[in-house]
Amino acid sequence: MKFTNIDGGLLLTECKNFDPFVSCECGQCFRFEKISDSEYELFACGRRLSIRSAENGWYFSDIDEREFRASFLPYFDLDRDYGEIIDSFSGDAAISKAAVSGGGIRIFRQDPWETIVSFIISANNNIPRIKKIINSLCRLLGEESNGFYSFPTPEAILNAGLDGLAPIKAGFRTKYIIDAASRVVSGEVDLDRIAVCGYDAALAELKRIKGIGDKVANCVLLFGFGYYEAFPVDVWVKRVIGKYYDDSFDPRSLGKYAGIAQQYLFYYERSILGSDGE
DNA sequence: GCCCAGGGAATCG
DNA sequence: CGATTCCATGGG
Repeated sequence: MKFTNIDGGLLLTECKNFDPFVSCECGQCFRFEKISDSEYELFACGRRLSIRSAENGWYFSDIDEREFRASFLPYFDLDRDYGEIIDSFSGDAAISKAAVSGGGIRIFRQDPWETIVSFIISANNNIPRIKKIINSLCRLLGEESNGFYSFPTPEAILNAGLDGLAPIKAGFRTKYIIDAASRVVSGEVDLDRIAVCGYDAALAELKRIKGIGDKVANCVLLFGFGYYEAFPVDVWVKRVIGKYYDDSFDPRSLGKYAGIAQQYLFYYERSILGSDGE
């Protein structure tokens, strides 16, 4: 991993198993925009980040190495050796095959509260519309600073109420978002504790929120809390499991990085059948 | 009009 | 327990 400051931005080279574009498109995060085949915008770590593909790496504009190391290096999980993790799955034909196309995926370390609300919205929904709802939520209740809208706090959402949230058109999910906000504000659900209490307890804690079942909880644990053993099973993963495994399949057999394997499988299965608006 | 979308709650038997 | 059914909304 090598950093070069250029033109007020930062060039990252010699970084294996990292493709921010694929990482955005693999369904783990929703606040990004594809500008062109060579440029994406990502809204994370409290700011807008422009990412361009470069000769031998990636160029991030308007950021220096110090800020990148403090925010996006942990966000992109760049200190972890994903090559080693992929190797550890060499005995599994399906995951190894999926990791060929998805080998650039990194699990983004997203904000826990934002992840909770985002994946409540994801229920029985499609990715373009999930993005649209989250965007309007941020524009409605987030705070603006030079073009970036922060993700609304639980308090702001609670304060808006059912009627206040109507413009985002989240449908039946709106009441679940409010339930989540109210439990977080009251302290009944403690995000700091979820972060440290271990996978099983964290799963049970999250599922107390209405609108959070097994699948959504596992997404939140994987993308928002760094529980890499979390293995969300949605329609796509169910499909790919049906193809490559038998009924005795148990994600726990995949070990502590099962969630990363799940992302490879999800991205692989979904990129085969195309799907949403590209 | 019908079906589906990174599901989950409520309500059955 | 497992299996229906309903939930809002938009796109294909």
